[in-house]
Amino acid sequence: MSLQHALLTSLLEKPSSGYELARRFDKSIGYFWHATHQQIYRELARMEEQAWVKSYDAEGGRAGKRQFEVLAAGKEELRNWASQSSEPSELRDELFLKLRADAAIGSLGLEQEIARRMQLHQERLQTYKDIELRDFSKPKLSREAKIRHLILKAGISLEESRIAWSKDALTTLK
Amino acid sequence: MSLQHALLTSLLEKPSSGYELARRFDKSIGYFWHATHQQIYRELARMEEQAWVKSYDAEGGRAGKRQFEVLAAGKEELRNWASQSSEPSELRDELFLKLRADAAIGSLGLEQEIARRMQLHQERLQTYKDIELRDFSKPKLSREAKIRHLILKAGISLEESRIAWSKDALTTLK
DNA sequence: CCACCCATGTAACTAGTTACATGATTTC
DNA sequence: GAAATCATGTAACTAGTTACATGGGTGG
Repeated sequence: MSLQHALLTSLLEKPSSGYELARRFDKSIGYFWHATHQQIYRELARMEEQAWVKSYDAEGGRAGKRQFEVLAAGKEELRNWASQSSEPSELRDELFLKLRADAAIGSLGLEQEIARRMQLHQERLQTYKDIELRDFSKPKLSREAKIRHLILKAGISLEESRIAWSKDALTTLK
Repeated sequence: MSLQHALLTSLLEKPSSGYELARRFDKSIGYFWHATHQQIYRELARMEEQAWVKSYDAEGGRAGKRQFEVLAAGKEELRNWASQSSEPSELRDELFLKLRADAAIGSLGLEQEIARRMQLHQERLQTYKDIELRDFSKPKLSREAKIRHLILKAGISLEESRIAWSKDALTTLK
């Protein structure tokens, strides 16, 4: 159950409330592992049952706000999980299914959709490059920063390859 | 529900039994949209209820073997679904979560895992390139072949970019 | 005082995975 | 006659999505 481990990591970086985690997931980790607030609250509750995390009323915040932090068992679990191997994910993109459908039943005008996506990928690429410039352009980076940069670069090359593919696809389909 | 539409496409290409679909999903569509036989049988049953497909006892095959084919309503549904836009998928790779965990709690020896994956990606790339050479190296391809080639090329460039990324990651982590 | 954001949750559903089960036919 | 493959399914579970619900605090 990877979301739990994503949350553990995020909580180690900074103890937070469920709401804050949900907000932070919109950026950083959320770029490659999206989760809704409902899911996050559920997993936090489960992890508290398993004693991987503990929570207490946040003093500075509003009424009802709960702050979570990772317990030793949670850290151990994270270490354990992270050192096991796992399979790379598939592409699993509906667009490919739609292309196959197009091939099977005749032209469906997918060019529009591909063009729309190409633009979207260009925007994302720009966002990632802005982050890169802002956070990782210094000559000496800490180990942590280098690793984050690595993840960002995976995103950048994915977007670049999608843009190139889109161009190819538009040429082929026109 | 994309699996249903993947099955409709596959059945349009060739009417088949659930078993045959499951086998075919191991190749072709399965490269980017994996499904188990349990899921396939369930979705076929649902589509029959909705009258998107019909089935009958296969004459040539063994006892109990059911052949499925797409009805007009199913084809209409597929056309409709395929012409709607959809969002590109995330990366959602556990490895990135593990890298973040490594950054948060200290070195976990992920180099091994990255090296293992790099080899895996190289093997996949080779498989894809073999298919490309076998099926798409003729100068004149049909529209259908061109589209299939396009999908394959997406796989090729994904694997290439993963291999390049792995090299970078190994250099950074060492 | 109204809109917006902070903050937490429940409920119902859909999609995907894992484990188990059964029997027929072909091949060695 | 045993093993492998063909062929279909049920059941239980896990993960993720969508819809609904509630109330407090802040800024205009």
